[in-house]
Amino acid sequence: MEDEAPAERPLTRIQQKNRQTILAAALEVFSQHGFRGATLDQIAEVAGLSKPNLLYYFPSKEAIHVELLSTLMDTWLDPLRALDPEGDPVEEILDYVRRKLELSRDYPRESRLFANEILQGAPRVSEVLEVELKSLVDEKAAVLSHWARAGRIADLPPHHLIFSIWALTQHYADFDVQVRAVLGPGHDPYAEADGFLDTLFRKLLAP
Amino acid sequence: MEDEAPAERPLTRIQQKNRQTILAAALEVFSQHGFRGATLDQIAEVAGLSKPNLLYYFPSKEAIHVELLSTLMDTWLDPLRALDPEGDPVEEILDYVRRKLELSRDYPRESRLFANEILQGAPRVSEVLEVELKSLVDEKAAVLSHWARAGRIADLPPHHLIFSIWALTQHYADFDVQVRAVLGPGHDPYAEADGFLDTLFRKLLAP
DNA sequence: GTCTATACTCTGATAGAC
DNA sequence: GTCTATCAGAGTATAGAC
Repeated sequence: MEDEAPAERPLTRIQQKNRQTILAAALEVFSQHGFRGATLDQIAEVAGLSKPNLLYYFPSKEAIHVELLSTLMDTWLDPLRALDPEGDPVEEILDYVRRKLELSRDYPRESRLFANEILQGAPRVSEVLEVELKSLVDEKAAVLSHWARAGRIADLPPHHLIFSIWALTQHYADFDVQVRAVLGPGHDPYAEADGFLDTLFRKLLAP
Repeated sequence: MEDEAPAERPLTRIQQKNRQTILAAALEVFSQHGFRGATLDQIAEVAGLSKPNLLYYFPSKEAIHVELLSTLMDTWLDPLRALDPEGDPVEEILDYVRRKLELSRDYPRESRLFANEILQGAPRVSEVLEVELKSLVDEKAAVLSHWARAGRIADLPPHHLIFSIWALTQHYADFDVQVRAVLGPGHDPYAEADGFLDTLFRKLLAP
């Protein structure tokens, strides 16, 4: 009775490769259409596999989505975890902004996958938001408050300061088509954003 | 041959009311699930009408979505249109921020509908973005540049300044569940955001 | 491990009674 | 104007040959 779950056999190389192929294709499709809007047909076509073959590697459409989301959440929170209470306040925050912007630039589909999930009311990650994310943010907000009380950064509501970092960086990934449509050709949105956000947060954080 | 399109009969009161009921229900559903994720069944249930009855008032699912989007786009751009080149620079921009935040607070579903459309690559509004929105933003960006050259606001890339207003205000509507999950109970996100964004943009715009 | 064939459900849209 | 019934196609998932 102790070994109810079957022992997890290590995956062969070809299995690992196919799983990765499927996840990459699913990320592409889910991030554009959301969970319900995406179809296994689309994912199969992007992956270059047959539909039943997808379901040989994953038990269901939802399982693929859950797998994507859970690996995503970790990557997503890493930059905030790295915010060092012992570091220089302004530089620590600016580093965080930079890392977040790099995530938007290098993993825009992950950003949109997450945005889709939140827009839909976070049916699959509300637990993570309310527990893991909340406690992490509360912890780092306390650090920000401490820095503010010490007069090392401006006195701002720490949670909203963090929201502003999320909003400003993720905007460039989630609203990419709008940003590019408005800027017109010949622009590098992320390069420009990098300088702009550096200026913005330096001015904002100055005590 | 000149009157190919049938003369548009004015709608009866009951027709207008039902159309509005359907659009309200569709807004609810589309804004949460996106176009492909939404179903006529869901919309019909929310509207309290039968599915064929929906299609008596609108020729197709897409027609409902297009109707919602086009009325939305006008409302959405109004606050930026109202930015007055003759007014006081900082107060004009802060008024714009306030009006945008009020839109997020009072019309969060419209904000999410738009966000969904952009996330999906703006298949139905890319024309509007590239023409109407771009020319409006270019026009107002010129105003911001003029103010900056006159030393009345800080010298910042005007397009990205406008992006930052969009990102910071829409975040509270589009990521509402995340904001509330992180803040926990007993908070009024929009009231707090109002004060925070006022502070943020006053510091940012100071020359 | 991968494919073809298929079961079964859901979805958008139409026909036709009332 | 509104409903029941229904169609055709798409959707997820499974069975079973190879």
